[in-house]
Amino acid sequence: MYVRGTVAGEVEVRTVSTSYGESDLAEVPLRLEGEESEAEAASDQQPEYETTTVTLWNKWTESAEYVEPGMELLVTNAKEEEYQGETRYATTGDSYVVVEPTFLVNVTAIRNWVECPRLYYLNKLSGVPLNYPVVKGTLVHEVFGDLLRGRDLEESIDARVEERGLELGLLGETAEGVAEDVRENAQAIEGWLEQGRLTEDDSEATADDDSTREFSPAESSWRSEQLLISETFGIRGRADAVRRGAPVELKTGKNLKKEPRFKDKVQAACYALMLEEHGGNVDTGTLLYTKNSALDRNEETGDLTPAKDFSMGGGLLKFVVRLRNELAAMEIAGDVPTGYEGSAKCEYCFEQDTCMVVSGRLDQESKAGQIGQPIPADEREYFERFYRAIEEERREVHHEYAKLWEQDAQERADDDRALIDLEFVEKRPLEEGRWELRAKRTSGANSKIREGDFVLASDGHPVRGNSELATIERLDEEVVLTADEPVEVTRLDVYPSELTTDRLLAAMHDALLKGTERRKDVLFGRTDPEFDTVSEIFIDNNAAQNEAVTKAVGARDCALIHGPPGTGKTYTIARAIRAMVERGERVLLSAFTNRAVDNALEALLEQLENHGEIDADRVVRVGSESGVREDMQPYRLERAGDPEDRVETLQNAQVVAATTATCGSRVMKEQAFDAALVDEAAQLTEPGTCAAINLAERFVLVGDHEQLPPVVRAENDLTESLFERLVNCHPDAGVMLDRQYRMNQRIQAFASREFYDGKLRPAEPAVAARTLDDLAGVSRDALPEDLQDPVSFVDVDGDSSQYTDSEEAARIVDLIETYEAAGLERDDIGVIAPFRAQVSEISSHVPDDVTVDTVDRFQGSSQEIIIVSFTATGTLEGPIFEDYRRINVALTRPKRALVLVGDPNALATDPVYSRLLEWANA
DNA sequence: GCTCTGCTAAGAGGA
Repeated sequence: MYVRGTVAGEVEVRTVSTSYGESDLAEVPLRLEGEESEAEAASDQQPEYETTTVTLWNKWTESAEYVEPGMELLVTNAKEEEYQGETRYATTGDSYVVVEPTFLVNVTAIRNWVECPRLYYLNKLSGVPLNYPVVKGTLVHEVFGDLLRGRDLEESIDARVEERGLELGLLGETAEGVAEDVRENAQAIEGWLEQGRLTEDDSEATADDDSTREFSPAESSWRSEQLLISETFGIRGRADAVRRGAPVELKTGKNLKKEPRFKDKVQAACYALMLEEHGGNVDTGTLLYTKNSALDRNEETGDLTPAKDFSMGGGLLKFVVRLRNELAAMEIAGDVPTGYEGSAKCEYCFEQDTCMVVSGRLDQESKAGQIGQPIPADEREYFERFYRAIEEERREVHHEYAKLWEQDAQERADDDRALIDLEFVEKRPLEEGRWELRAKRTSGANSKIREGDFVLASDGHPVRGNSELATIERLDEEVVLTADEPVEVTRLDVYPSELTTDRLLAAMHDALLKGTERRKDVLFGRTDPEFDTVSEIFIDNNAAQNEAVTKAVGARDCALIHGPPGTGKTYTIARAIRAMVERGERVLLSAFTNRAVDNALEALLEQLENHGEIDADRVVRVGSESGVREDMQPYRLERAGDPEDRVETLQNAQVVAATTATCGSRVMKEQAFDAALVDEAAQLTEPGTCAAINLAERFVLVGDHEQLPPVVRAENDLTESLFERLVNCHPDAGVMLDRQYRMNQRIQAFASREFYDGKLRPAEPAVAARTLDDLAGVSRDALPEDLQDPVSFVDVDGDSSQYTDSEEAARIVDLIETYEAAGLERDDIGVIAPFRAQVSEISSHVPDDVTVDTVDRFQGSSQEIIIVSFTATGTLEGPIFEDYRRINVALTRPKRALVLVGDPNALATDPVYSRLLEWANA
């Protein structure tokens, strides 16, 4: 049986004498997971969950050492015992003990950890930089997968090398040279596979169950690159291949020993554990060392083959789970490994120097020792604070994984995390050995899944069913996917990724440990930013914009441009970049979202076109095909191609535009710039901003901290942007753009007074005076009197439900008809509501060409007329109303008319909202 | 309580 619960107290470890001799045991008080009893539900009491004791025997006491009260514990194959009238549990010989099973540990993390826990930590901090052995290793793996799927060797090599043209170019490699290297490794594999075909008894192979068989295209008993997620063991990873249910791991290094390396065995054992959970019974694993060739005949065995089979006993599997427990417990406790946890010898370690430097700089205890002076105390405090915050974000990603099995399909769909009830249409083999899968959507349900995304495609359940990582090629009434295996897909789940978390951590690490002293002095407020004198006039009709460009161009360290709604910050950025380009500088243009990057890039291209200074081919957009807007695709850097040609295109680019996440990629980390301009910087976390500015000598941040802050999952230090902190810390480095080109004066008044000290003003009289009358075919006289003013308030009592309001929705439908009758085009009308539920309520009653969305999603755009649905009756309680920046965004979207729809009694309960009411009714 | 974008995935190796 299976016991799971929360550790309810201190754990006691002791030694006892048994009939088998001395044994260790640990007694863990555990509050079992369970349902509320009827009595508890009936009474008003807090539910009291059953508390019991679980005895962990022998080596599982090691895991017990790390356990702390509050942690979750799972014991498989436990036995039930009666002890003094109480039911207790104990491990048996077949038990596994898992600490914090929802903490999903990567197989590679365990592999690093077994080598040295400190190595695991270093890897997490800074990632693996671009280097040839790693890229080659990846290529060989891809070719291996292709061979298993029946693709021709030469065709595979050519295609895979071509795909990585950019990376190879940056490494200074040629396609021919790399192809030759890959061929050498791949031939060893091919030979071995050929041998297997001759000797393998296929009838035996097919006699086993099993579902993997019928899906394997090339050879019945193989499956390549299988993604595995274990809810029991809290491990996830991707096996290179699975043969007859057993893991096969490919290593492109050399190993002439008789036995596989221990860490390789551990890696294979992780996959074996997960395969067992999925119904297999695994007792062997295979490691393929592709550099072993005939010339390197193993002296002990005379072996020629690259393959080493080894048996996987229960002892190894349990050891692996204990390793994983140690890692998980340390992460949950927030501790930093020192290296003393393991037995590795530092003098043999490749990372010894790095290890000592990092330990020295961060003043961390380390087995390897420390080199150099620690960074200042405030920087170390910053590091620890942000390390914790980023790790909290990582935990949130782990919870997303846990939801794959904790929530049922309908809940996932309601959460927009899955598309369910698909009707499988067909599977079609593609030339490269992959598969195209098609399914029909049976409902119009929405989800956050988009074209180009990675998803878990399954025939029912993303973890327990047959599932595969797939790419969405097309998503309309039909879904088209590509995947390695032909799953009969009926459901798609968002695949959570730690990628951005990893990059945030690396960006923060790089900023602190690789940043110049000067840069850090500025970031930590120890030095004021300096500026060169620039006398050129860049923009002659807007003093603040001109000053902003002057500061950006003249900055030696940084400049901060505060751009309230409609003040032309995108234009200002474009002008500043043009000025820098004219001075011969290399510039990075970045922002958090792809949309913001493309907007800024569009403005820049317009500038450059009108002034013809540089060729458009010296502007490069780095990003995925699905992320980059259609009209910016011509500028997108294709990664595939001839290495030399690819790298030239990138290196010659004078302006490179990419999201901050992409700035943290290995390719971008190889690039250096004179200046980095970051748009919408108030929506970026500090480490997120660092990913971009780390690449440049100086930086310019552009944003508005009076609009919405960064989106983070956990509540932590990441919610304040670097932009906001620096604006407060270095007011002299900042400029506020104070002339807005969007709103009628009456509309702008409240936001200006409330959020911008009254400093925001219309750029010109024509802007101040704009009304709906300016639009072709529209006459305000055709509107009822109470809607003729640019700002109006429509009083609706509301229906008192929490996240929707049908009365407001109905009134908004009427309003839209009224405006249409007065001559307005539907696509000039926008409707904003705080909650998504209200957004769908309104959308369902309104024509498609009226844009209806949440405040958050409206940020960055504008509309002729905006109708706001407050969706609150009687009171304004709720976090959504507490952040006044949200109301600022909502009120500053319209150009010519703003209509507020809501219950005045609710608005009157809050001082800011009651001033809003006063203004709207004036 | 609510809002909610990024990103090829993870794993590639050295001796």
